[in-house]
Amino acid sequence: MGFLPVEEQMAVIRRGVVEIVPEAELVAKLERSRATGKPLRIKLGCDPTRPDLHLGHSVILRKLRQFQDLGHHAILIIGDFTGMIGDPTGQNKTRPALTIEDVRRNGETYFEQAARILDPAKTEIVHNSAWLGTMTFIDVIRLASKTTVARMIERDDFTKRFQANEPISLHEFLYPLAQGQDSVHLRSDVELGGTDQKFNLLMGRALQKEDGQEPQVALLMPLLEGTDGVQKMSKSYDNYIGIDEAPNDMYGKTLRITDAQTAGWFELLTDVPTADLAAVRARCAADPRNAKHDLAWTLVRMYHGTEAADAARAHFERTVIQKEVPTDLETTEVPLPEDGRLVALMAANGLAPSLSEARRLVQQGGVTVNDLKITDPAFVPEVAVGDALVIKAGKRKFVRLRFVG
RNA sequence: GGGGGGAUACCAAAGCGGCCAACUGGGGCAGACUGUAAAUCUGUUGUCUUCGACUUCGCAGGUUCGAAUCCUGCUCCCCCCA
Repeated sequence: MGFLPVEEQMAVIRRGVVEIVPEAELVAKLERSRATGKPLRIKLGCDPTRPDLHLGHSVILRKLRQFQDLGHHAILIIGDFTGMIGDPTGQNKTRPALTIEDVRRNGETYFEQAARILDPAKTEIVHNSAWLGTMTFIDVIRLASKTTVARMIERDDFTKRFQANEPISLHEFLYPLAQGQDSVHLRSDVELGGTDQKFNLLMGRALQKEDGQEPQVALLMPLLEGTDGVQKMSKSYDNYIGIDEAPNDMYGKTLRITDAQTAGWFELLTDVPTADLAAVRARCAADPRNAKHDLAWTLVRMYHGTEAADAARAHFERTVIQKEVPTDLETTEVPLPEDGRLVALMAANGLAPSLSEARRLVQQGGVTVNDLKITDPAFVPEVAVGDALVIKAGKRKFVRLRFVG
């Protein structure tokens, strides 16, 4: 089980990477690993407070997978302990304190989803509560003595908050230390992280040196921009595409990204061969429309298969471009309602959160019933048992109701 | 320990006795347009039995014909000084 030549490994590793600190150390580690036949230990920590993975997470998980494919050893840390501290994100929202069970369960969900990207059989899963949870107060004080306040507030996020007179809780200083301690404990060779993690990863290096270990290399991946093209992909900005997302949604949401994002998404999110990336980039510039459709198709194919990808493309053509009711619409059987108003049917069948909202939709011309536009909010469709009704609300919400006795 | 400031709808932020379901911006939704679920423009954005009614402005009381706006207590948050 020989390793590829170092330069070939580096070509894979470099794809999409923002920074490798320091790159020379990584090359040296790879060379030694190849010479001794010993795989490198690649560490990735994850935050189990939000278990739903989206394409933003996939960037870094894919990178870990690439290391696996090169024959290295992947360690996925479920941050069940650090999750209870909460990484200072600058958002600084008080996070709900999760119970151990919550965190455990989230961790499992996380891994189930991550397994769609990683090679689960070759992934070592660890929980950092195993070693962080057993530290005593004196251990923590010793750990804290290894860095300084000045060093801490160098961290970009802390600097900003400090200057803006925003609160910084003392425990937030412990987060980078805890994460660094993970590296010490696992004796990691490489840690993967987003660019926002740079400080934390470097802290790992510092603590490893303190411990007399060879420090890990920090490999930083870009933060993927969300579908709004502005902010990083995040559930809280609602600009994300989930890994579990249904094919049609995944396809449609992908088309919503800006043209400028397309090429980057190919590089970071898809399995398009690295050698082809230059051609892909050229195509994204020359023919953004079709390039983006291909991107959407590719992503759906990766997560749902070729058939689903074809179907999603067809669905998009029909419903969005030609504004037709989808042919694969499922029929929901409902009893003949007492309140037969259109707005009531909409609210009862998930087309609108409330009657008022349904009314607004109707008044704004966003609703059709059996392809007929309805603008009267008091409209009552005449239906009898056995009749079917297709209600369309907005561009992409449809429902077909069949009335039963 | 002392002093000051604040809590308003999804978020931010006005309002400071009636004209407030509550300015404005962001976000969301809809319509037009478009290669697109982008951009742009327009409308809309508490609930309901919608030309009207009802419940909202940290929580609980009180003053008043009438309060998000005044008073009292409580809870939480932030800043400054020590």
